[in-house]
Amino acid sequence: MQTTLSPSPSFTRAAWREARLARSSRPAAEPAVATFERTGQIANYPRGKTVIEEGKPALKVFRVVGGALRSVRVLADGRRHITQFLLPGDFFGFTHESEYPYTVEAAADTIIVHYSRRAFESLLEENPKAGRSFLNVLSKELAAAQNHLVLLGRKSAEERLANFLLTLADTMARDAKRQPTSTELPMNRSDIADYLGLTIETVSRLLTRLRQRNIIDLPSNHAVVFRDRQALEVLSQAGAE
Amino acid sequence: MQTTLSPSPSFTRAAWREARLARSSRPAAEPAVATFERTGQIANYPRGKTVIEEGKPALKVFRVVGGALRSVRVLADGRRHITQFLLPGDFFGFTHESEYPYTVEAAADTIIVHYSRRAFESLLEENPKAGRSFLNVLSKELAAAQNHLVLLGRKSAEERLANFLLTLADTMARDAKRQPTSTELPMNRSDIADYLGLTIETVSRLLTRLRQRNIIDLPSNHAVVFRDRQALEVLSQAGAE
DNA sequence: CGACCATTTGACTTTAATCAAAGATTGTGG
DNA sequence: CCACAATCTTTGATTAAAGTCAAATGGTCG
Repeated sequence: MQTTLSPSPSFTRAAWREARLARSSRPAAEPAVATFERTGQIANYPRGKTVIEEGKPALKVFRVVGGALRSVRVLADGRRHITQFLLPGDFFGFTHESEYPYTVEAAADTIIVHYSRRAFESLLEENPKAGRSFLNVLSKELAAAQNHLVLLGRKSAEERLANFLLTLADTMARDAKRQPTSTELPMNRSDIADYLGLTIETVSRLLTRLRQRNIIDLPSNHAVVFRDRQALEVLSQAGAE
Repeated sequence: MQTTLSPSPSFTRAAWREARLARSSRPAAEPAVATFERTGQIANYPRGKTVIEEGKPALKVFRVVGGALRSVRVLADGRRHITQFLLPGDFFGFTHESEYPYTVEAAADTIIVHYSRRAFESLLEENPKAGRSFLNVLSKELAAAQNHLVLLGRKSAEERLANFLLTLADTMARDAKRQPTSTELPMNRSDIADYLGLTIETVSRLLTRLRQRNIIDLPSNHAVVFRDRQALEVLSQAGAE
């Protein structure tokens, strides 16, 4: 099950696949999309601000430059679920519908670039390469969503949290060569809970427990240090097959 | 919250959106894709047969003609999750990777059309309309996956099952004008459980309970009749917002 | 400083899982 | 076509994991 290519000996092949997917799921730049990049307009959103709202006309597409956002769905009785966190490099706002199918809010102070949907659509028509690039972006998003389906459907609370911490760290350090040994947590406990299908109390208890076991350190509410990454990888049950 | 356009008075706007999404998420035919359709080769797969396998080279793309398949991911310790059921009209096997990221098995006896990946790729390059069509297909798949994330993350066992029965019925009767009053269940209890993040026992108990409350009827293990669709809609908590 | 908000911790409850066993259905070979 | 094996489904008793309710602690920002 092990491979000499793996820097972390306990990593199975499947775990590797998952880690790779997670990291590559938010590409720094698909080539043709990069061209487009220059025409966008930049904007700042403070923590808590709504960027797009479910049901409103989908007139713009966005790309995250800095900070973090949450894509939110709320049930009639108030239960909330976060379908994804949007981090630097991620696109959002693209849909086949005329209205946005979800709400996006700034989970921390955030910088975003936005483009008109019309400009985006005509780019797709004129430049098949761009269309193909974007197909890849969506295909990667879909793969990430499917990983998350498995996490929500079949993993324990502890596995979910361990998985989340590792994936977040890898994503935040997308461009880095070395595996990160710590990560910022731009979102609060409540956001993490709603992303992992847990309650805030469970998230808090699990973090405390990981700290007590010397697997992580919590220097502040918005940072995690990996003291034993390998233990975390084992707990995360990353593997398939 | 109600609208006169809704045939079912208890349906909220959000519930409608969800139902519409679910139904449209597997389009009968995106125009440019239909052209492509003719070049494919047809094949039969008996129940249980594996069509594609996680990790194997992704050389073909597929479209379901008849029957039902399951897209499966298995954790190291044997826990299984079904990320989606593939029903007539659905595509599968498309990925940006060189290998398939999931396994697909026939959940019932199935008919499939398959195309070479190369032919498919060159179609995308030559025909921007086809690319755009396929972007829509992926975008709809993504929307469906996000609905399912909310279901797994925040809905109770009963809500999940009610939701599943309604969505399945609507999808199976994609082309019908009237809302279906019954549906075939091409997959077994175990597949349903692994799709909804539950156990087979819980699925069975819930079905029995719905029958005892006269909300559904179970004329056979592979069929459901809706005796009180509205009650089922209420239980499914379809709504957002 | 003090109010407000986020986080942690504790006691208890609930939901769905697990373990176990009894029916029911399906498929197969004689 | 029947009989029996194998598989699938249902039902019951018990357990475990995570949720709920409640309160204390800690941090941040006017």
